[in-house]
Amino acid sequence: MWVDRQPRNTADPMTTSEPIRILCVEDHRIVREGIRLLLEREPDLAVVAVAETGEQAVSEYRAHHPDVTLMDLQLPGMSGLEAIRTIRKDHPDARIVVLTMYQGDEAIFRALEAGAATYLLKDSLADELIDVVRGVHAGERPMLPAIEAKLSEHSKRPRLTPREVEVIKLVSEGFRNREIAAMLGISEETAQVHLRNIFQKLGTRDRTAAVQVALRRGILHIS
Amino acid sequence: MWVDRQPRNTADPMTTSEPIRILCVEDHRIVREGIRLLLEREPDLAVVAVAETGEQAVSEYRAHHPDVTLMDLQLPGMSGLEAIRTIRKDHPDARIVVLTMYQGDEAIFRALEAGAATYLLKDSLADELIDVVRGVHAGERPMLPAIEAKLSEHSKRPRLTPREVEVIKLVSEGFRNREIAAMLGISEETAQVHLRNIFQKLGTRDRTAAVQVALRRGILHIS
DNA sequence: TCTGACATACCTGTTTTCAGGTATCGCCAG
DNA sequence: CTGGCGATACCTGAAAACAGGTATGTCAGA
Repeated sequence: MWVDRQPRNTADPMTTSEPIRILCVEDHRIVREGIRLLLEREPDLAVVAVAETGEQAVSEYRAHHPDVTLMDLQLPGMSGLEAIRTIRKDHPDARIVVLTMYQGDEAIFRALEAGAATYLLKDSLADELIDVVRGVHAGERPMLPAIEAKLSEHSKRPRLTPREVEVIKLVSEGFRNREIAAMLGISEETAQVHLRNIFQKLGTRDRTAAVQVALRRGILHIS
Repeated sequence: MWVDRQPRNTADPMTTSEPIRILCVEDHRIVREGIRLLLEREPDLAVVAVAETGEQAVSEYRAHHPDVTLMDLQLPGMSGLEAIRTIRKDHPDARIVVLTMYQGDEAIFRALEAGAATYLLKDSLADELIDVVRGVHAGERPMLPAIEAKLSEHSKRPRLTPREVEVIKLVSEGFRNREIAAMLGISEETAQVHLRNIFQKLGTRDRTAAVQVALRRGILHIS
C-alpha cells in the first residue's frame, strides 16, 4: 500500500530505468510458464512472482507489491474475481489486468466492476498483451475493441439480481425448486417466481437452456 | 505419409542431429506463442508450424508432416478430436499429443481412441511436456499417472451409447423431449427411455444435473 | 416523499418430465 | 445360433416444472 508508487519508469518505457514488476496469476503451469517467457523477452518487463490460486495471488501481492498483476479468472479455490476484490480492498491503486478465456459479457462486467484495469482474452496477440501491460502501468485503461463491444452489449441486457444468481446457480447444480426453496429459506413458489424472471431475462423457456445461457454469458462457471 | 519416418534423432536427443519438428495446434494466440517459446528453449525441438482451427491443423499436417503434433481439443470449427481422426486416417503413424484443459475421463478416452499417442493437461510442468514430446517422438506412449487414473476410472463406468450422446446433447441445448424426438425421428417415449438410461448411467435424477455431469466428464462441451 | 426495483407469497391451471413395466427388432460376439 | 446390447415403441401414474395473475413489505434514489 504505502510505497506502491515509486517513481519508476515514468517517461519512456525504453529507457534503462527499472523494469515493470509483474505478478502472474494463472493455474495452468504450462500456460503460466509460457506467458512468463513471452513477457520476459521484453527488457522493460519482469515477472517477479507467480501464483496459481486466488489465495496465493493475494499473499503474493502483499509480499511483492507488483506494478501490474496479470490475473486469470478460472482458479481453483478462491476465484480470480474474489482475488481482485480482496487485493483492491487493501490496495485501491492495484493495477490488475484480467487475462482469461472467458468471453462472457457478464464475466467482463464483473471483473471491471471488481476493480480490474482492463480485460484481455487469451487469444489476443502477444504484442497486445505487452502493450496493455505497459499502458496499465502508465495509468491507462486500454480496452480492446472486442471487449468494448461485449460491454456495450451487456449494458443493453437486463442483469440478474443477486438472488436470481443464487437461484440459477442451485438450478445448475441439479436441485429442484423445492430443494432450492429450502436451501434459501423461501417458499417453493418464490423460487418459481425467481426462475420465471430468470427465463425472461435470459430469453429461455426452461431451466436447462437457462443454465447454458448463464454459462456462456459468464453468469455461472463450470464445476 | 510416405516419408514420415526419416531416421532422425534415433539415439540421444542431445546429439547435434536435426531437431524434432513440431506442429502446435492451439486457438489461443497468447498460449500458443508461450508454448512455442517453451519448446524452443530446447535445442532439439523446433515448432515448424502452428494452427488455430481443426481444418488448419489438418492442412498444416499435410504440408509439413511434423514429427510430433501438439493438439488442443477446444478449437473453433472442427474440433481437435475430429482433427485427430482426420489426420490419423490419412497418416496412421502420425504422433499426436493432446494438450488441453479438459480433464474429463470421456474426453481422455475419446482422444486416445481417436489415435492420440498420449494426453497432457495444461497444468503439467513444462519439463513434463518436453519429456513427453521426446518420448512420443521416440515411439513411446508416455502416460502421466493422473491421466492413467482417470482412464481406469472411465473403464469402470458405463459409457453412453452414440444415440444417448445425441440425446443429451440436444437436452443440453434446451430442447424438450417432444422436440428431441422430432429431430431424431423417434417417438417421444423413446427419447424418454434414452434419457432415463442416461440418468441411470450418469447417476443423476434429472436432465439439468445430467448435463452438468456430462460437461464435467467431457461427454459434452460448452457452447 | 414517492417511485421503482427487489424479494417475498399465494392461487389456478396446463404442460412436461420422471419412474416403472413390457415388448419387438437387428446385430454382433461368443 | 444364441445371448446380450442397443434402439425402438407403448402404457400408466405421479411428480415436477412452467405460465399468468395478484399482492405485500422493504429499501434506495430521484
